[in-house]
Amino acid sequence: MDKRTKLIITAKRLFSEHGFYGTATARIAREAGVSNGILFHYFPTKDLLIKAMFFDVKDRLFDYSVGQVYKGATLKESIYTLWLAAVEFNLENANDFEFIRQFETSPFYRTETELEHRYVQLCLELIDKGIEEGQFKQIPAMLIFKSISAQVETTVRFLKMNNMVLDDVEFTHRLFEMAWDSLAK
Amino acid sequence: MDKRTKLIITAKRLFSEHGFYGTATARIAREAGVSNGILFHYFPTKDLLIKAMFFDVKDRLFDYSVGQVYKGATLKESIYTLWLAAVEFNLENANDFEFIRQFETSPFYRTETELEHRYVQLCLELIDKGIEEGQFKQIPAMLIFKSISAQVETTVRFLKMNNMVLDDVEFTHRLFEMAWDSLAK
Amino acid sequence: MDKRTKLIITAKRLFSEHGFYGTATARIAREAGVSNGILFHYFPTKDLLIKAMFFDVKDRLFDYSVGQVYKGATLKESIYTLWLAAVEFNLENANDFEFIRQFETSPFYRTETELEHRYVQLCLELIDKGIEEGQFKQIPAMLIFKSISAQVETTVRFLKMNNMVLDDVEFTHRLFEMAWDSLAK
Amino acid sequence: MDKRTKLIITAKRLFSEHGFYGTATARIAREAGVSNGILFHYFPTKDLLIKAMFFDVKDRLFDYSVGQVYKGATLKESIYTLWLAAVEFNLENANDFEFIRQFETSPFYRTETELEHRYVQLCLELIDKGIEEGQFKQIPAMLIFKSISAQVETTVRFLKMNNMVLDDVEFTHRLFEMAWDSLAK
DNA sequence: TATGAATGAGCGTTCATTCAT
DNA sequence: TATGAATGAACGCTCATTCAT
Repeated sequence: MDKRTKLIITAKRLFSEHGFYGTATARIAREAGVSNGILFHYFPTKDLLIKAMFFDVKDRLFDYSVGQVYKGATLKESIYTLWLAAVEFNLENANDFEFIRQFETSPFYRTETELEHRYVQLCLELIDKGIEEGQFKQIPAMLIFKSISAQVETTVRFLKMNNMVLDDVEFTHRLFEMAWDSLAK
Repeated sequence: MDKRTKLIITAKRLFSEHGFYGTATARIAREAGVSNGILFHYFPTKDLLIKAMFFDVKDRLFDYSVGQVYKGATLKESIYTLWLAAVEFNLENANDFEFIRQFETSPFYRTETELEHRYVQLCLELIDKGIEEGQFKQIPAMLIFKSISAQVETTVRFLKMNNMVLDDVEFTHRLFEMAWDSLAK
Repeated sequence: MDKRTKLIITAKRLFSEHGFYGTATARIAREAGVSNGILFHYFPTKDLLIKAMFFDVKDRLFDYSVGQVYKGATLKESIYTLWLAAVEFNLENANDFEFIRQFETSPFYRTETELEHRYVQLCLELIDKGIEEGQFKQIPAMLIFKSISAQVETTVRFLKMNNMVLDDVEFTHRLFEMAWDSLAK
Repeated sequence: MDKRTKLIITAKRLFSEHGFYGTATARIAREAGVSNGILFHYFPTKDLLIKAMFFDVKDRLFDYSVGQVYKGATLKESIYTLWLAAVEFNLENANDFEFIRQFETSPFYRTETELEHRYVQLCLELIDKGIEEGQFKQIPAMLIFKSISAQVETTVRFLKMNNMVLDDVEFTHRLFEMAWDSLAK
């Protein structure tokens, strides 16, 4: 594995365990098995490392979930697929989940940053379509997106807190309906 | 105003602007107009200052909202009252809002901490009643509470992002229905 | 007990356990059960507190030991009495012992300080007489005094380290002979 | 000279002049002509710096004195050589002398620490032999060692106090006899 | 690319001392 | 005498970042 990747993986683990400010760059390098200085070759500042990691997570979430939405699906089916994929991804990648939670409440986070990402754009397009077709409440698309995201986060947090996995289809559906009902007309 | 209060208010403002780690204790004291050392007279460590502030906010939210719930109200009315009070409180107290968001994604936060607070207990009792009476979905009360809280947060964040206030009753209702629908049967 | 005495006793215990710099004045006051400020009423600075304690110990050592030297005693008997009294005093007053040890290696200690004390003067007179009478080696009296003092300290430290007391007269004598031999002709 | 050595030398001078607690780490670095931070690169804490210095002094004392003891020497000659070497070393290295005095009355010092050092072991072996051969009094070897050490310290302190050096062989011998007599049968 | 020693500003905290009451 | 809140300089230590190699 190349050093840049080693750094990202190690940083994510440490950030998720100890937070951005509880994790010294020197420690990231040490636990990644590389030298102190090389971190700043790949990421000129700690802030840029953090931002690079944000896009890394969003990219992987995009790759993981978008392929699962099939063409002929209904709107609800598509949203369900994306919702489920997001929950699964966060459950399986605990460090990514924690990292994103922290990132979004940190001063690094700017809304514009997120808007630019194709994952968000894909979701917004889907929601816009749903609003036009009258399937969703008359509420700004961005609010609906944020609301579902928040519910994904809440769900994941709850499942983790109780050491649960998504093996019960019945229960999974009920969780999704909760999110769906909040935005469907 | 006594120095302890000055410190709490100043700390909340600075924390909400620059984060816990972006705010030096020396700066809090300076901007509060008190000496460096007195901060540690009232709050032996920075961590304890942060935790004390958490309970300060929860106390004030409790005082603000609980009085508004009147006796004869239906369950939905009570939940609406609490939901609205929470949104209003967070809109009116921007620093408290930002502070709590940061606190809950920080290592200071422990779920048990929150459970002990009477505000949370009050909400859980109400939700439990709703579940027993069959008005809510068959989902753990804590998950419902967390879900509504997340939606309150999302709502507040959205309103602030768009410089909106809750003066349009129609729109306010629509926002609440979104939360309500997600948990009502 | 008056507050001044309480402070001295508490300070001695804390100094002997944690050292001068490991003991905050605020802690001395707290554990003595008096207010923070009153300490500085009796002892304007921490340094003066420490110096006052030094004289307190020397005074008590003087009172304890001098009375035991009887008039008609030979030089060796008198020295033995003083030596034994010093060892006993230090064994019985562990805090005083530790305090003095620290004091004498600290920047507070000035030789002149000690010279002024009647206990030291008494000892020096005795030694001077021994030198004049030819019972002691031709070595400066102050050196002899310091040498015996060092051996008292070493003896006490050794007895404490091995949890011993001076109940074996035979052994006690052997210890004293060690000191005596080092200075007798 | 490398920075680690510069730090040790400067620290020893400052500690001997102003004590451990009267010497700020920042000052050590400044006067050593290195940066503040590098001190903690070599010595993670001030305590470890102090402990490292203790072993540095003991090592140098060992190197200085042991080579002077020649094979065929009698016990008394060997002890004399070590005694003289120790006195000389302490006279010539005033900062080492002061440092050790402070260290041994500080909370850093633990008896076990010292026992492990080869210098101490060498001395104890010699004393043990003297006891077996009946040349020394029937007193624990460790007590004899501590006693001689205390007399070395007393002697050095006395010589320094009076601005004397060991140029008078006659006087030097008399000083040694004082120590020797205290332990010889 | 890569190392790791080196920098130095900054931080949380301590504590002797002062002062209003 | 007595209190204890208040002061503020100082300290040990951290850490993002730089730089010589």
